[in-house]
Amino acid sequence: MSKTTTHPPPSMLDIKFIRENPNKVKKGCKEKQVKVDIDKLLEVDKKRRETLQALENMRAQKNKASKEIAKTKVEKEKKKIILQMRELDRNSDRLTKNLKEIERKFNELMFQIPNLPLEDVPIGKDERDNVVLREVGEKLKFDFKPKDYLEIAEKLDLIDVKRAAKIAGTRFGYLKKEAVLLEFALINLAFDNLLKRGFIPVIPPVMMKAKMMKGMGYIEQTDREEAYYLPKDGLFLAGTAEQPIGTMHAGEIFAEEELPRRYVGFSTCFRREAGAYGKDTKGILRVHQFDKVEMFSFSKPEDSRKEHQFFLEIEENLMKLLKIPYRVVQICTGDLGRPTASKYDIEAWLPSENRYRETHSTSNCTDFQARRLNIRYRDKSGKLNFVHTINGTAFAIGRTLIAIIENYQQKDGSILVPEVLQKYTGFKEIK
RNA sequence: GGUGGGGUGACUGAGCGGUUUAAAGUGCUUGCUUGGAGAGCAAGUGUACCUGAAAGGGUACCGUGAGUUCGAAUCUCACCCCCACCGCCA
Repeated sequence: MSKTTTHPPPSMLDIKFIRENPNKVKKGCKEKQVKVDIDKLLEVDKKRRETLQALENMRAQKNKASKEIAKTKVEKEKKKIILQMRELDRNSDRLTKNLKEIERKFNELMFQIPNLPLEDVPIGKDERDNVVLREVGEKLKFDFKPKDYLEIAEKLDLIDVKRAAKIAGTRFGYLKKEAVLLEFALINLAFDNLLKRGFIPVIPPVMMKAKMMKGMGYIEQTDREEAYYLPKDGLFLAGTAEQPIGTMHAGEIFAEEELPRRYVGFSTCFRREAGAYGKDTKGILRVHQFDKVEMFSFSKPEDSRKEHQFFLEIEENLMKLLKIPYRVVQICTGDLGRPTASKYDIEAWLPSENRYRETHSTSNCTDFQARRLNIRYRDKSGKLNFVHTINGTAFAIGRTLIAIIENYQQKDGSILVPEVLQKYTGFKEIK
């Protein structure tokens, strides 16, 4: 019986791959609008290997001599060898210092390399080049002018941003009354749906160490300003459950049979929205704090594309259950974040704005996060490989509430509850 | 906030300056045995990097970093992390 071992695809983030395919890597970086000096990296890599070689030869000599010294009984002989070793030492000290510096440079350059886009990702500069894959669901025809969610919600006392501003400042909100119950209903719907599919439920910590945050690829460059930081404790507030769930297995090794390992997590999310001054300042569309049900999966490299599609399918399914019209957008190369190799957004239809707004997002980060966090699995032949990580929104509560309120509003200012949520809320309309 | 204890391989755990190539046990793999299973017996069993067509060879790795030394898991210093107990607390 011959074992069929499927080999994982080569990682584009591996120095060996970069060495052998510099042009592919350069192309990927360019498409992603990230400037990295690959030639410099290869040059440093060459130097690094040469120095390493020289140093290792020297150390081999030293180790040999060390054994001689231990064995030699005659004092005189010992002294002689020790003296020779001292000489050798001076050279090795110098080499060690060189190597340290070279490796520092090497790591620095390696760290700058973003995850490269998968081959089917549309090439583009920024969000204007994202590709709409499909529009799903029928946009309701209102026989009145649809109001925006905030107007409706404030009238029904479901959302209070004015008092929130008094308490916490701008970009906060109180959810009240039926809105709260709707949140719980959404959480229940998401968990019921995902538990049936074998996801493991989890409520993670929302604070995390800098090291972990870095491992997820989230506190470099512009992203650094995005997270809340508690200097007294050296902790970051999570911007999404993706962070504390993805880091949960840092340094661990999965057995092949354990993959894919799928989690569904609920957490409050904290975002400084530092780069969004003046953008979406009204209401609760863009706030510093919101709740979210998030999916996360650790998969085998060869399965991550499939897993990513699976996540997208789930997200679409949830939107279909709520009967909210949406469209699926494939994010282009230039609009992908550093850790991301491929990403889709789902945008819900908002009648009052007469346009789609993002409610979901799902990303395949391939082995980018796994490498930084050292998350691996042992395959059937006993070899260790990095896993791939995939994340996706089940429900970002605030934005989903907005979509529900807008799409289910009635002429008299009341809101119908989506049928699928009624068994959780116990009421069918809000007025 | 206070006081202790500790970080060694997949895991438990010994070692505290030179046959450590990290003991022993557990687990795992293979073989023998068996009608089958178990037990028993035997052998094997880390990771990363460099080099090589391959077989192989080499180096590093005992929380992290620096230092002492011809030689460090073992000694010194700094840092990080974990645990237990006390106090406070939903």
